[in-house]
Amino acid sequence: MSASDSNKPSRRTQRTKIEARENAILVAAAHEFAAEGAEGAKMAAIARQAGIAEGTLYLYYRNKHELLSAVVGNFWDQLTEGAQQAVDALAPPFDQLRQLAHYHLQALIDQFELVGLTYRARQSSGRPEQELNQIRDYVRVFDGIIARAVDRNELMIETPLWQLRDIFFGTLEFSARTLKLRNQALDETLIDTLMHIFENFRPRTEDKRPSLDCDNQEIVARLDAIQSTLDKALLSRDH
Amino acid sequence: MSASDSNKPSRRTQRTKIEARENAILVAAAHEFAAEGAEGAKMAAIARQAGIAEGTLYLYYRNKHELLSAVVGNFWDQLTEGAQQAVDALAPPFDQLRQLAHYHLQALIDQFELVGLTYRARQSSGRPEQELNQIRDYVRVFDGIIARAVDRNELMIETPLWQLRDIFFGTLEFSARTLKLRNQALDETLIDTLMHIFENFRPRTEDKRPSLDCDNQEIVARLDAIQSTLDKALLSRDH
DNA sequence: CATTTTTAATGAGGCGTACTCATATTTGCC
DNA sequence: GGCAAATATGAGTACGCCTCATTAAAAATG
Repeated sequence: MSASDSNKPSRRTQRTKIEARENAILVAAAHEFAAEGAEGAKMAAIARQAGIAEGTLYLYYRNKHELLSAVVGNFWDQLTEGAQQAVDALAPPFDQLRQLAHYHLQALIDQFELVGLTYRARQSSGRPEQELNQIRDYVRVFDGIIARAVDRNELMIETPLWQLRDIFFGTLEFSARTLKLRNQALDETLIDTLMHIFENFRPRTEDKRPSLDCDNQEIVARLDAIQSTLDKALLSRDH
Repeated sequence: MSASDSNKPSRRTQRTKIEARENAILVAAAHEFAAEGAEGAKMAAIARQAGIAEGTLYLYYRNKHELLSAVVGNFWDQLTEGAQQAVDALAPPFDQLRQLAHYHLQALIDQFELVGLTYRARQSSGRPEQELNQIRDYVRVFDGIIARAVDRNELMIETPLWQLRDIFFGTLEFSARTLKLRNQALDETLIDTLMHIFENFRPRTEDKRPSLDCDNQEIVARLDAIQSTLDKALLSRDH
């Protein structure tokens, strides 16, 4: 409101205006791409939705493919942010892993179209197979959890990290496709199954068989009792 | 060579000629698509490679997308055939599973481009999400192995089939991408890890898992009975 | 074998869309 | 206000998918 502020709408105002414009393009493009697919999306339609001329698009992005990459990159950036919030920093690693799995699966289901676009954004173009950095960052959330689990000796380090990644993300992405195809919502049993898998990468603390110990302990107790009874019987008979 | 045969090159000869033509198109298209990608591939180039005019393509396939679908479908058909040969019909289910995993991973690595094209072939077009039947057939090889394992009580049926599928194929496909990205060859330790996962879906033969709780209770009851019998025997002997 | 009918093949042109560029508009600065 | 630099515009271009009138080949017929 001060004179110096309103006097010169120069730098700051212009900058934000341009950023707003760029964001409008990104939003419009995301809508169009998600609705029409990578090939069905038309640059003219995106320009119209963003309220600019078609030629203006090319001042912000060199071509359609680069625009798609920006949309997809932006999507993964937001995913990363959401994931960091969804994971309780104080919880033990395996709880975090479950939280991440849940968040990831839900996100895949909710925004399935954008995930599909990711594959389009990745390939061809200039150089072959330039990975999207934003995906790297996202995977780092997973890596961090695993690293913490290893630090705490809650995970065997025999299995390479990349295998754990591919099990985790591969299973979740394929499952999301399955669920989407059947119009089903997030399935908790899938998360359970996945966590069950990762549980088995844990070192056995005392080489125990999980969960049923209570019942087995009962049996062992009875057998011990029988053993001692027999011992007694044998002893008394010898005398 | 007989008169009736050479006399009329009509039906049979014509049919094979047409099939040969169709196959030439498919081969040319597969090359072009694999080399240039779904969008980079040009119908004109495919026609030239197949030795026909561009317009002739459209007598065999309605449009570019349908041609791509044919190429991809053909690819999965061949995969199915190879898988059936790679799996020893007489081996126990878990060995078969390992064989299939090995074959699948190798195929993904070898023909990575065609796998990527599968995603393009699947979507958009006329109806949304029309699955490729050839993929269904391929997955059936896996399903068959699992069914046999369940029959033999070598696999718990608690985990739904679709989850097992997504673990298997999701992990392998993501891993193939990773290996390809790093220019690495097939990694046996990955197969080991994957099989290790599936081993854990086996019921423990000795010292077993849930579902036997009722049995355990029965056993405890029997043991209790024995205990009391012994007690009685001991008592009566003491007198 | 000649002729008609049917079927298959061709490639020039239509059409739609990503992208360019000469021109117009806005902004920054004195 | 006026000048220069940056930014926006949309008509035009290039290019690729696809159609269709025309041509060639094959089959059927006598």
